[in-house]
Amino acid sequence: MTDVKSANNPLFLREEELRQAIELLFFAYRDFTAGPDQILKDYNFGRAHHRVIHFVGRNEGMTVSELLDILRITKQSLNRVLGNLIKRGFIEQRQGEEDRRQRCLYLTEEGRQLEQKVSRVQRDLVARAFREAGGDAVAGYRKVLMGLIDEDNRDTVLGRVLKP
Amino acid sequence: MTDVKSANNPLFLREEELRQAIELLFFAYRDFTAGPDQILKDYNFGRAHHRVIHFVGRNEGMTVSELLDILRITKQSLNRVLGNLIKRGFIEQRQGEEDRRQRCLYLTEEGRQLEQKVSRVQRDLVARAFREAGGDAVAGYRKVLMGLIDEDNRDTVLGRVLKP
DNA sequence: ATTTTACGTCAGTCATGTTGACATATATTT
DNA sequence: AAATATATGTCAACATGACTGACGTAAAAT
Repeated sequence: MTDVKSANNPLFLREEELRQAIELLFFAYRDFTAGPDQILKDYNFGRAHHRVIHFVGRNEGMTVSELLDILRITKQSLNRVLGNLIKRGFIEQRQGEEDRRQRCLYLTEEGRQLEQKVSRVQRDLVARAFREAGGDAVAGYRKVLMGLIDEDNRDTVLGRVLKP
Repeated sequence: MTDVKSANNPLFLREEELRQAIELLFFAYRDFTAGPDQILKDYNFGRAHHRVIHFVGRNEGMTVSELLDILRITKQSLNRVLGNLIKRGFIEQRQGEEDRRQRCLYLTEEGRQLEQKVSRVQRDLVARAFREAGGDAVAGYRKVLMGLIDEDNRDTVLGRVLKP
């Protein structure tokens, strides 16, 4: 941040720093998803299935609309993936009790096992990175990522993430 | 980290914390790519084109192999995207001087303009998040993301990211 | 002279996203 | 009670970006 170059041209390093941050996110995300992708291939599932299993596992009884809202995809896209997971017995639907139009989503026992298996890989990766980086770094990581989330629904999203 | 729950079950909070970190990355990445995606749609380009333009812009004269190595996709996949960008005049190839089998990649003037336009959105987003989070947080962000990068080629990747 | 490397290309497939139209059951509003 | 709105499902067509496998060509390395 204080450097010969930045003394001459204060914008230079800043831009370079931002570029690095962007690439870092790209590479980290790439490797972060590689583990789950690998496991899911054995089930003929993809990343889309993973996301569904993950969010349903974390929000048992959530409705289809809520899931659509999180994933930001069309219901047609979701339905192919979700239908698949239901047909193959990883997720089950129950009619909403208050509003019987709703379909509430739950993991089956099989679904829970898959969720655990896949998320373990990812959690182990993150855990190692956290351990190596230390507590302060983790706090910074969280702070920055929160800031990257779309301001317009940041509260909603963070509410969901930090939920419990 | 020190809490009623974690006193009873030290694994609980840890797992929850990791889960949050994972979702945070998911949401941040989603919103981080939304801006560029939006702009690129006007050109009938997608995220794949963006990545190519980004990395070629950052590594002028890089070869096709190097690009393949970064993106981790097949040459057939790359070729559709790359061929498209070349045909439409955003990227040009020149035969390697030392090794004339190589095709070295460069942005055209038009390509550079698009790269700037798209990356500005992303840089602005990251810049705001960095400013709001503060320098220490940024250091932590970098530390953690570096730790998420696949250990086996971490040095290679970081070498590229931190290159200049 | 042979083999390896860097790149390109044809052809087919799959996963995951999109739009648009329409159907059905249940809630809500008038 | 009738009309409207909402939650969900479904059919069909299409785009993007990944994949595999096979084959070709030019240049470099052995």
